Amino acid sequence: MKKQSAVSILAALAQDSRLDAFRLLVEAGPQGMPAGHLAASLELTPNALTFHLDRLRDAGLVTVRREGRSMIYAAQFETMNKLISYLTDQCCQGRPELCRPGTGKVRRRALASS
Amino acid sequence: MKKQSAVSILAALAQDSRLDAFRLLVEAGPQGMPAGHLAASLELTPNALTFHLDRLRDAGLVTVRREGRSMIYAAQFETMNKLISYLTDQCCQGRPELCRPGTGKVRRRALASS
DNA sequence: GACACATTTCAACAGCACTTGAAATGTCTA
DNA sequence: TAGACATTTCAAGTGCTGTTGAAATGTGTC
Repeated sequence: MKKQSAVSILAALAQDSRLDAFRLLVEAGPQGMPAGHLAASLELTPNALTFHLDRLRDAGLVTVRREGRSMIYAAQFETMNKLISYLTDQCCQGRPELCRPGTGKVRRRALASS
Repeated sequence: MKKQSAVSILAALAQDSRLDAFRLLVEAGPQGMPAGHLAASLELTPNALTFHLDRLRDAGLVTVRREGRSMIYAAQFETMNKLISYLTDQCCQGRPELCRPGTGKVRRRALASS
């Protein structure tokens, strides 16, 4: 993953409503969720929701498909995975002993906090 | 980790210079790196660098200590670990089969460069 | 076709983010 | 103490971000 992509994805997630929206879409799974349902859950006006979903889509975090009158949004898990891998590499780069996330078991012994 | 913390950390990382700065600090390890060296590497004016480091510090991603005339910044690995854990939980919530970097285990590719 | 429904597009606005330059602060050395 | 060095603080300007309201687009139903 290119640095610029990572920045875009981070920026897309760095907002309350969007992080919530993504979480809801993760819960919804691959089948996704209509925009209307998202708007209701997030208490956003439809145009505001569209605004945020556009950012998530530009970052590659969600996909859309039409189903009747509804637009169905779904999380793009792959993108999140790539971001996590990128961040993990960033954090561990050359020093795996300092940074061991992802499994839930984090080794902290070697950390020297000032 | 609270959602609001995650948003703050994501926002702190969602910027070119800051992502670069953090990566350099990760490379530098726990001993850290003087601001001046960072400014030179990133080709930032000192005040611009301070601006960005303040944001990283507010997010808990770096710590500072004085050493003579220099301010030594160091990455706070713990914070990055927590963020990664949070994102992993988000992404896999209730559906571990959907969110797994690589196919089986964690895939470790060559380190990405900017 | 006419109408309701679901969502997007457009326009305007307040506020925050990033950049730049100048001045101030804190520390070391002579 | 004077002066240089390292960094921070302050102030001003530009552009982007998120919000809101109104209008437009696309789709199903009668």
